[in-house]
Amino acid sequence: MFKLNKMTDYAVVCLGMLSRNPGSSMSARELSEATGLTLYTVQKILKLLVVKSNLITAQRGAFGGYILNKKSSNISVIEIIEALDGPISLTACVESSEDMCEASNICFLGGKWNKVNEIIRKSLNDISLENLLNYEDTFPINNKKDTELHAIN
Amino acid sequence: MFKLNKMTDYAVVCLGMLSRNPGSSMSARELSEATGLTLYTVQKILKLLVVKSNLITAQRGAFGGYILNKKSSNISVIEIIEALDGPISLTACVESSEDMCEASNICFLGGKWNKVNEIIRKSLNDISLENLLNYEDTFPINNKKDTELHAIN
DNA sequence: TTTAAATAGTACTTAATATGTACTATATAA
DNA sequence: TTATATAGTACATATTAAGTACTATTTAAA
Repeated sequence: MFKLNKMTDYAVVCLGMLSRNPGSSMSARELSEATGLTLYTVQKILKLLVVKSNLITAQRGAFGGYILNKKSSNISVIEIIEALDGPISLTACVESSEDMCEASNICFLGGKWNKVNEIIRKSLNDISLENLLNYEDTFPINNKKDTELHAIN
Repeated sequence: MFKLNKMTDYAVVCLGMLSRNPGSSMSARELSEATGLTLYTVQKILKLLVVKSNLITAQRGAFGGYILNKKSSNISVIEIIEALDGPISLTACVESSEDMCEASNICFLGGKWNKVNEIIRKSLNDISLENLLNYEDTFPINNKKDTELHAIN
């Protein structure tokens, strides 16, 4: 399926919540209450984000919690996706994939999906968490010139 | 996972093979031999493509087979993907999705994935089967102006 | 009209993956 | 020392994808 896993979606919800109060931390329990996601789920996602990304910092112990390392405008959607899903690789034939394409000895496609992969990666790279959270924005808006903008939109 | 299913990949291989001899048909057995995919797999994919897309036409009975309806340059990758995967919907929150987002009553994301979805859809729409089959091509090349090209690449 | 060869349709089994849950270890502020 | 929090790991369950098999139908040619 051409789908993100739910964890990625939940991560965006959690990170979005964290971005509401820049500089202050929230515990997993607080995030769970604020988002409606179960505590287990929130814990799992935040643990993953700490290990797999540089997006949040954890503070252990009493009065601990998680804090966002960057402004939401500086966080690319691709960072979130790749933290929880690993590198985007549309098919087994893509370079970043760990699997070998089983048909590779006969398949004439070679690495042709690579380019498609890169195009999608770039599209996602240009979307920030802030973009995703703000309805009215036309995006991608971040660090992009107008010409680039309108060619994609 | 942010992955196409294998069927889509196999479909590109089969359609690519069909495109090699425009106007002439190939049976599932022939395609299986030519591609190295199992007969079962080829049969399944071609049946799906007949029902779910307008890309190929089937001829039943002895000397029957499948024939490509369009030139590969006029076939968009998105047609192939959506024939086998259904409409692209990154998350349950996307409009084209059939699932309801379970968290929708509390989740502040609303339909915000929609735009991301559309961006990816458009990227894929601009890539033709021919693009995918030809290494050297810069793509998307189909019916696109240069300015659009370079903004994406 | 019979036969061989092909697609159409459906169902099912197996494998892979994602999701949700639980438990123990470790850290820290009061 | 205690309460509260994250870290790490493991596992059970649910969902989905992939592969296989079988029967029905169609069609050209002998």
